[in-house]
Amino acid sequence: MPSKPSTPITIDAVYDAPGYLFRRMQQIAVSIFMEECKAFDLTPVQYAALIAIHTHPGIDATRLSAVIAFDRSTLGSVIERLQAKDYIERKPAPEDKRIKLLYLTKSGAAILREIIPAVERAQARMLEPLKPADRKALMGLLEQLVDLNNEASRVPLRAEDALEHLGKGG
Amino acid sequence: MPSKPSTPITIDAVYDAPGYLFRRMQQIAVSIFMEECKAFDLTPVQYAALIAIHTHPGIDATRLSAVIAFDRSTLGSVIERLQAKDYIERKPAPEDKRIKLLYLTKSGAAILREIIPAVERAQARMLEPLKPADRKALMGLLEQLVDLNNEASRVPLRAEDALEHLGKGG
DNA sequence: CCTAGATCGTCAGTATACTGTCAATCAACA
DNA sequence: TGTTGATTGACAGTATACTGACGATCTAGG
Repeated sequence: MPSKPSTPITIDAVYDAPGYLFRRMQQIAVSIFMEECKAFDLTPVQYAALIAIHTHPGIDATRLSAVIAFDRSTLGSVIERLQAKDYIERKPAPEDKRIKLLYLTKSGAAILREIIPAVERAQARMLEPLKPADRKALMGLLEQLVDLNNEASRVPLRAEDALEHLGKGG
Repeated sequence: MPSKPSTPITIDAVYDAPGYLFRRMQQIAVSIFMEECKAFDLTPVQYAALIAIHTHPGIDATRLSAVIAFDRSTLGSVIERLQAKDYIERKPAPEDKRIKLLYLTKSGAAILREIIPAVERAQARMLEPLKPADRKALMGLLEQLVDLNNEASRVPLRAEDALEHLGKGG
């Protein structure tokens, strides 16, 4: 394509935009996840929250939002729904009356074990149309890009390591 | 990685999942878009709808949803907001009382011209952390994947070509 | 002790997304 | 022509997302 003095407005201004592709791919990913996991009545977000609570028992909501990079406000209702389904429970923290500690219930631990094969099928299906080498290449580039753009997101990811010094000190 | 008899539940079950990376990247993309375009009070979805209406004057809502692959229900409120901002207008179709034809207003055409540089800055910023060759590689793979997964999404993309025979025949 | 600033969970408001449903309308066919 | 089936826009209900604000609470400094 020759360089153009001013951009002509075509529908390709949408189709070729990275942001549009990211949106489409996210919607496809959610669609596949829900299809594979429809027996479990669990959304991708709820699944991620359960995993994070499983690996960080007693975490509070704000730190949970940093660990999985989800919005703090949104997470409130996610937690509510998980609690309503009896997959998690909230206990007041004795040393800080503001926070509530999150724990998996027996039900929560059980459904997590059961849903994982379905989630893995879903994740595999998302990339299935690509050749194995291309899958690796795409995931590698995407991991890099997400990591390098971390601070550009509203809720930057703060991995476990970054939380060690915050609340677990005792 | 050696093959494991059963999957240990770690936080990497979230971080390494393609679906999680797609979600994060989408959120980062929206965040960058809104930052670059904050002077225009236009969301990514509203921008895409305006472009599509510009390139398909007189399109109806259902076909618009196919052209940009957005959910038909969601699009209803998007159109309402664009109309409230006086960027588009809806006219009843004389030959079919069910549908309403969508057109850009002068305001809509104007803001589209004005916002495009900001959108292009946003799109460039999303990929900026990668080397130019990697940007091309990532976009190429993602285009392939979205295209090959088209039917897996709730609202498959039906490009302009596929619409020619539907409503434009006169 | 007391106050200034930070943090926590929560809430209101807005904007996607998707499911399922509905009345109005149209198209096709007997 | 009359009925069946499909389509259109609209709506209700649920679930992310984000902004901005709030009271309750904690922490630091004086």
